[in-house]
Amino acid sequence: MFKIATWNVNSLRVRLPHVLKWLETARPDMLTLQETKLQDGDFPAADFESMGYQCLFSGQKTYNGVAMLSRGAADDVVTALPGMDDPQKRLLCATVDGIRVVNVYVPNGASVGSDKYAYKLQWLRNLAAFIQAQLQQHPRLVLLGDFNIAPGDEDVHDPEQWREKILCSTPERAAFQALLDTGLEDTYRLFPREEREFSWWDYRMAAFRRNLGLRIDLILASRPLAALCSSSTIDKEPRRWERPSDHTPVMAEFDV
DNA sequence: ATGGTGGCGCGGCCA
Repeated sequence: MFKIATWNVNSLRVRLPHVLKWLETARPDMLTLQETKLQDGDFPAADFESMGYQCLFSGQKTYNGVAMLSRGAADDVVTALPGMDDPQKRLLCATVDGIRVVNVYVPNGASVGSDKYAYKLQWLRNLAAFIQAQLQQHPRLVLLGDFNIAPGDEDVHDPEQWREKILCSTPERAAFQALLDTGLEDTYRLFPREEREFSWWDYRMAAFRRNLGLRIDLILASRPLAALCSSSTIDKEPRRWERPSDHTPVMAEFDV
């Protein structure tokens, strides 16, 4: 069994107690983090190591920053997305327990048509090329993180309100489909769902209390690995804690 | 209503 999770923590400095508390009960084999907002010298590796997790991190001050915590050793680490001449720390890739894991913090995109939106689409094109190449060498691959895209209307609390807005626009969804077309499955959609679930709720407008959310934190698996996926879930509990991240953890289990 | 809340860091940007 391999249990993997992802969580955009929106500052690991603020959220460290939340992450430690969550790890104690969820006990995944790997947790990937986004928006750590920490320089590498400030990463709290000792706190995780005392719980039995090894740490990889690629950080920067104030913005972005990604990390991977794993029980097993990590090999063949990649921290830069090929094709992007980019100081933004948004990707971290390593092999753990024979599984190629790609942790991403996809650019938000600000608003449709903005410069940041163009950067987001460019970043996603380069990501698809990177994943396509990685799949040639690694049949067992997981691509997970904060995608800043709700794949379909069923991932949105109010699709009409969000129609062609950032996180939901047709070009973003096409870029997401291009990622799937490299040979990946959205593990959440491998299982029947009775009602909509979300992984992110805006801090404003009491969005969490009113469940006005989007499902933008995703775990994608290559087809050989998707065939071994036994569950894919969203844990809303940490979003209820005091001073929470605006995202909550999502996780998947594989019978490997 | 281009609002609102939160993190960083101390004015304004980013989400």
